Amino acid sequence: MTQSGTNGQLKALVERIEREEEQKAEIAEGIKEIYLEAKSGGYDVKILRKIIAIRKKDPSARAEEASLMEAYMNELGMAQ
Amino acid sequence: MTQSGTNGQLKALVERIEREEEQKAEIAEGIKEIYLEAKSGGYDVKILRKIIAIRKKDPSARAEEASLMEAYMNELGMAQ
Amino acid sequence: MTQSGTNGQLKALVERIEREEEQKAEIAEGIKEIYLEAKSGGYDVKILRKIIAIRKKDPSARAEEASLMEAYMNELGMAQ
Amino acid sequence: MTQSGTNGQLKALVERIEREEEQKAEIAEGIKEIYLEAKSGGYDVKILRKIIAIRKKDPSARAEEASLMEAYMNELGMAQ
DNA sequence: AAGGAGCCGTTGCGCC
DNA sequence: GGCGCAACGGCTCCTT
Repeated sequence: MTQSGTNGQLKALVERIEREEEQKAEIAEGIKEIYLEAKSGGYDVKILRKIIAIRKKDPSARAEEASLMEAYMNELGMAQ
Repeated sequence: MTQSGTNGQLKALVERIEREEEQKAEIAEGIKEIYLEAKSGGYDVKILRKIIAIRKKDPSARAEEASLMEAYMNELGMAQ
Repeated sequence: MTQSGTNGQLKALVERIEREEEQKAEIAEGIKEIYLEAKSGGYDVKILRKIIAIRKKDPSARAEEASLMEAYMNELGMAQ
Repeated sequence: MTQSGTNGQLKALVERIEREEEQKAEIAEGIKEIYLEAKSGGYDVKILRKIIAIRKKDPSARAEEASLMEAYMNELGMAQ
């Protein structure tokens, strides 16, 4: 780590970060509302989140993972 | 929890969420870049994050907290 | 919240907590080692963690969850 | 990642992990009880947790961190 | 019922 | 390129 800046750029950096954080928080709020909407529509929010997460992964990675899961569960005598 | 919707609103909800998530990710990327910038300016990113966190709390809550911290540390014989 | 204790019980409480935390950390270390062992045996640690998590849930909850997942994925036209 | 083991060691590994996890959970339960005890004694649990966290860090690291915090807050015109 | 705090698992990053 | 650490997001419990 080098020397700390002394020319007052810190304040500018902090304010830029706070502005972006604010925007991020607004978006997050919007997302939360959509989940609430889904909930009123009868959807299970927790499962919905899992679905979203799955869709983020590329299909082959996902398939690989599912296949490993199944193999391990078999080896343990668990029902899938 | 009521019955699950069956009229295809699920797809719309999922896509709205994904769109918002995308935007959120872009903002997060921007924030990360500002931190990198700060780092090149010689600032300690970890400390910077703490500063940002502190500024999010309102001042009176912060003062109360600091005072309690001090009291407990005294009671434990710790240097502040 | 009532008044803060002043008769030095704080130190005793803190030390008891720290002792327990220490033990917890040792156990966590042991767990980590078992995962490493599993890894050397050719197992995928990430998947293994998921298996452990699944086993923690009771079977009916697990079945319910899986069935919902499948339903939603169908509704979205995703391959399972 | 190499080939998955096929000689049934998986079950043994899983059970060892679950046993250790169980012990860890018991300790965690004990810690929670001590915090409750502290709370009935009039201590603020959240602050108490911060104290414990601070004590985990070695003193010089802590001093360095505190000094940086102060410097940044000065540069931002914040009261400490 | 809603929000906050702690905990856990995951991911990304820097170090070695 | 593996390892450990720190930030992040999600889940749960508890409080209000």
